[in-house]
Amino acid sequence: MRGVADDDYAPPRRLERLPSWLAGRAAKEAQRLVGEALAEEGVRRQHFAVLTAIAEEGAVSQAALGRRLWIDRSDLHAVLNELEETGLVARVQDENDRRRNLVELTPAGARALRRLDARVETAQRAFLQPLSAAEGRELRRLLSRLVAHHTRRD
Amino acid sequence: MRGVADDDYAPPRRLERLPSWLAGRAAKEAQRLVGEALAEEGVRRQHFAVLTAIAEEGAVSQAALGRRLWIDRSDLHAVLNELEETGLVARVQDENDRRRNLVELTPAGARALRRLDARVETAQRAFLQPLSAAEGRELRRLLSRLVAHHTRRD
DNA sequence: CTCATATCAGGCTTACTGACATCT
DNA sequence: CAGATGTCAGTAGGCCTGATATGA
Repeated sequence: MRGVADDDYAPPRRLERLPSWLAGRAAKEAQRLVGEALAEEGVRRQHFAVLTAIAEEGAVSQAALGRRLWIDRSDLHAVLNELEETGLVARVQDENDRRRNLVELTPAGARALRRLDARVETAQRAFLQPLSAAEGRELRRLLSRLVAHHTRRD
Repeated sequence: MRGVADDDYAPPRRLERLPSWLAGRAAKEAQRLVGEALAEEGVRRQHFAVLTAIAEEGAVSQAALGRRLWIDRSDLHAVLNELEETGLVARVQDENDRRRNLVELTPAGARALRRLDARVETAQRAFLQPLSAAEGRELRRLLSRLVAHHTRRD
């Protein structure tokens, strides 16, 4: 008959109208771009998030990290194991609260983060490419409002 | 010490600035809302997408369905099995091309879709609640542009 | 021969749930 | 005691890769 035309990939209009569907598709694409950029340095998105958080706040407990990053403490445990094995972070016992591990960035972790940051920025530009600068800012503003709203009242 | 304050959930600023992070968080929330709404009728998001596509286009082959919905053919197979078991869709052999199954909506499927549609619409409103109507339209416009751009050149 | 289709088996990442021992 | 923390086991959905048999 005929091959696979472009039209074959057009989603149903009812779905295309749904903000939830659009957000899902856009987010998937963004995470693919970021994920591929990070993979070139051998890490995943959650690793990058953890490194960023520690760089910004200094040593923090695992539980606090998980809350800030919305990563389950169970999954965070595995991510930290990997980061510790590759020498990017270190866990040290909190003397004031012996339940806690304080997670801190190693020098190698700080160096890796600089490289990762650059790659992630490039991925952002690729993601927003079809939009003007003003539209990109507007998108960020609208998404921030949504995220803030749905975060407060968990 | 102290309990878990609201502030504990504030993500690192560097992440909060990233469109990809914001899109991911927003999409996750949207899909949670939609997913919970659909779960009340015993289906998942992919089931809803399949029903919507068939309702809009009539009977289609499985491969065409998968392309339109960006659902992997492997997963689609499982989804169709479930929809067929619950009697919402039917697979019939295509007489013109005996490789193909044409998937069509049953009367029960059409009824279920009407209920699901209403629930999904409610979820959309909950998702966009913090935005004005104009802002909601703008968000949809921007997301559509992104999705269209990243879809064309797969 | 090639290509598409439907099917089947499996892997991987993310998200989440429940349980547990330890400590505040 | 209740509550927080870190750890561990297991489940499930979504995404993806291969391999195969059938037919256009």
